[in-house]
Amino acid sequence: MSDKKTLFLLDAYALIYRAYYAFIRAPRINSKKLNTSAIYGFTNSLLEVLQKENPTHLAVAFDPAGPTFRHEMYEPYKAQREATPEDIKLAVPYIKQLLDALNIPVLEVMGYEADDVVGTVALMAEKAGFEVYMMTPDKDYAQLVSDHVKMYKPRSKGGGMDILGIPEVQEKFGIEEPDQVIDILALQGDAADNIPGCPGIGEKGAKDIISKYKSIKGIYEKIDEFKGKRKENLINFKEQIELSYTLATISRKVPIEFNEEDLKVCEPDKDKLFPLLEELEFKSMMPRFGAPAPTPAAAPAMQGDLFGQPQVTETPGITSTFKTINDVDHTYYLVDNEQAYASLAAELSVQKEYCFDTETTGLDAISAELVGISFSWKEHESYYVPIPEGKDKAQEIINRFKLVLEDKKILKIGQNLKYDILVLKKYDINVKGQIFDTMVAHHLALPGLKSSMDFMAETYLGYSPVKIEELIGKKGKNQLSFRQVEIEKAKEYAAEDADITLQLKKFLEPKLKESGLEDLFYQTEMPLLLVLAEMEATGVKLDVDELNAFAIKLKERIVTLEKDILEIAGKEFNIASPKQVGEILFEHLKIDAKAKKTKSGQYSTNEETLNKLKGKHEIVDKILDYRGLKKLLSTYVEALPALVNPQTGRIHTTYNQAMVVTGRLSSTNPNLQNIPIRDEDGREIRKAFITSDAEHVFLSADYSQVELRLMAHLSQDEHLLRAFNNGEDIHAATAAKIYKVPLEEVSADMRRKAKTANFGIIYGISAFGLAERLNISRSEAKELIDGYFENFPQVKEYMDKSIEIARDKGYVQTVFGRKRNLPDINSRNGVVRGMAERNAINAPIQGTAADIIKMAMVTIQKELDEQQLKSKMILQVHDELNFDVDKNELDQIKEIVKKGMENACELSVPLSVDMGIGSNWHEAH
DNA sequence: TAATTCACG
DNA sequence: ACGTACGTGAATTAC
Repeated sequence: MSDKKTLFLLDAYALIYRAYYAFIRAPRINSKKLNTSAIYGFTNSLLEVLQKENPTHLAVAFDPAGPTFRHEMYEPYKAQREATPEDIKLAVPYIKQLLDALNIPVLEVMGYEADDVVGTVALMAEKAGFEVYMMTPDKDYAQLVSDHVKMYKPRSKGGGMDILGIPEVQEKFGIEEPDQVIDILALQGDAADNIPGCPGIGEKGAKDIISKYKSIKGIYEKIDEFKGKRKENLINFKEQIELSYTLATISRKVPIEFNEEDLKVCEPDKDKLFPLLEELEFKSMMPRFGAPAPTPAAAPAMQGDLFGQPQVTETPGITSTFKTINDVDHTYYLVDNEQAYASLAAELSVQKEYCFDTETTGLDAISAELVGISFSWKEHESYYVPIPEGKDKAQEIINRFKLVLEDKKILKIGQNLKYDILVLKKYDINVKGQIFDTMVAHHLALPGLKSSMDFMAETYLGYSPVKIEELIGKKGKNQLSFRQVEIEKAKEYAAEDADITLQLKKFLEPKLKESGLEDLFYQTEMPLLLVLAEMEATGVKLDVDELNAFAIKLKERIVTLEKDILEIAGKEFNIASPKQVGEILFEHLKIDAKAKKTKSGQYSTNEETLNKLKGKHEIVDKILDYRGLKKLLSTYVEALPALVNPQTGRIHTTYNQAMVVTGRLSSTNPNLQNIPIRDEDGREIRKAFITSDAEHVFLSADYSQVELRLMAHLSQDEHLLRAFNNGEDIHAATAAKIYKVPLEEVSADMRRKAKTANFGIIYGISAFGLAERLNISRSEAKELIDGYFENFPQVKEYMDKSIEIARDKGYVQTVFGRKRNLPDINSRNGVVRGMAERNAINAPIQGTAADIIKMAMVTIQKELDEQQLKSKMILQVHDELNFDVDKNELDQIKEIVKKGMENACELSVPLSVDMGIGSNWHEAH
């Protein structure tokens, strides 16, 4: 390549969008509140190319503002595309300035898109003897590929680039000539560009057809070989397909001059460049142009950010300038003989703390088998102990480490330790002593960011660990078990994980301290982790027979409804498809002229919309019923029995402690926090959640109105405080205030409206939202809200204060210090800002409630353990705890639970807990 | 894979 | 003019 002329042509907007969205979860914002995600990401990719590919020539093509020749021939072209985000619009001038400073030419031709310009220039360059690379993630460019013109395409996920020459394009699209890509696009269409294509033909269909018939022309020569709907569509939409062909064709006749000299890569203009990088606060980028490094001691990602939260320095798929295992001196030992076991165990036993990580055969801790375990207590030094297959042999080896794992004096560090603890539990190892989970620590200290180890390693350590996919392959086809991984590779991977996790602990520990989160972490979250492990291991028993019987009843009703609906409609259609339901309702039956549409232009057919249509047509009720029953059947009645663990006969959910931004837990596999209760049919499912045997009862305990009580506490609103302290019916009391009537005269409707308003208050009320929910006019809703604030003025003050705090600090906090970052609080976009403002109101409330129940759980479990009770805590549903109670212990447990929950903390209002018992969850409620 | 819908607190 | 109450997870359809 060195003696050849190589030209790189970059599709600016495609790369800018990509960069912008790559950072969307943790945008880069400089101290002037400019979102620099797009600028940073784009510049990084550009530098990467310059460095790695060392091109002799390079240019960047931009789409000009205003219409192009495609709009002239087809008005809807790109019409429904969402407006360019404001942040990108602001970024573009900076990018152009940067390019100017780098002496890189910008290509922009009125009336033509960037791809046309690239196509034209590529063709001319090829003739002039260049090797041309078109850098873009847009697959449409594949049509331009030729002998010396290739695509340089960032991979969709993960790092790296794909270079697509003729053979790759032939393979990827199943065609012989690159220009057949246009034929494929003409059939397939492109939703993003509003290119219609042919109805009923998607990516797969288009590829199949073109690989067989070669071109659009070829199709119509043999049109009789097609059958049915497809033939019909091909004929009916012939014109549309031909138009699509024209739209999808990249023009190579753009009026532009090709001047080789102008495109030559040359030295940047440092006088322009450095001040610009300074302004953008891209300090880490300056050394790449020969400027002195900023502060080498600082973690690479921690500079110049609005809220002291880290940002991603590098973006998956755009660059990969992280250090890896090959760049760092390390010593990873394989521990696989008696002497080595003994000396490792001995060394561990004298440590104050160490990090460990288990490797297993799967992701489900309850059924996975141990394959290995790694330990580290010193940076870059780590030990891997393979565990042999077979229960007895495995037990024999892991037993050598039982003592150190159960040693109360040693702090155990790990990433997602709940998993490791659950796995070890099956080998009769009960991890004891203080623990430090890096995932949970990160979620507390730097909330709102991904807490995966890979993300943290890259962000805080500038280091990219070996990916598990590299060892066992991507999930799906032929994924290996970790046991099948070659031992040397397994060692490198596992030992590295323990090593990295230890380093992350050292990074996170001071962060917790600085944020004043140590108490919450050590006194609540870490003990809770052990409680959750216990709950998950215990599981909950499911009455599968009960569910199967229910399934039969549901299916009968569904079949009947289905028959009725199709008959009423007088046409076959899939009732489960919102799209088809919309078409039947609004086009076929025309039951409402002004149908609502969703973002993507479909008819909206959600419950809210349908409910409003109820009186208009008998089919609506039936569709709603059908939907409800189908949902019940597929999401719960049929799904739950499949998740019963064959070894334990129980359901073991996984609680995620580092997922929810407000501090709540979430539950997956299955989600046991959304089991139906509101409707009669759905409630039936709770009957299948039963006690372990007839000697146990189901105890359910839930906080009454915690969030409203917290609003009372946080706002110190005198009326709210008084109502709770007097044990009043809070919704009725609210109604009495708002409607200015005595408590006795509050009607059911007034109470209902007040109740909805109370919920609204917690969520950061809006007149629109309240109006929607109460089905009243917006002005009426506004009066209601005004009335509320008039009567509870301190609530209004609290709400304003919360927003003020968020604006000031960039985050809000719970009573116990848990933070939520709100980077959008100063957004110029009112919708986005409004959302952040409501978050500012809601997060302290929801988050404090989460903190409280977590503290209660820790206390209750401690009591259960200390008194050696047999009853078990089995479920948490945000404000509710459920127990499988030994009948002999019932009184004791009730006392422990009630006290544990009500005395979890001291507030200006009492916490109140309702309890119920029964033989299943339904009865206990 | 995204969009839609709907289950819970 | 636009798009709206807070926080989740799962199943499904259709691209």
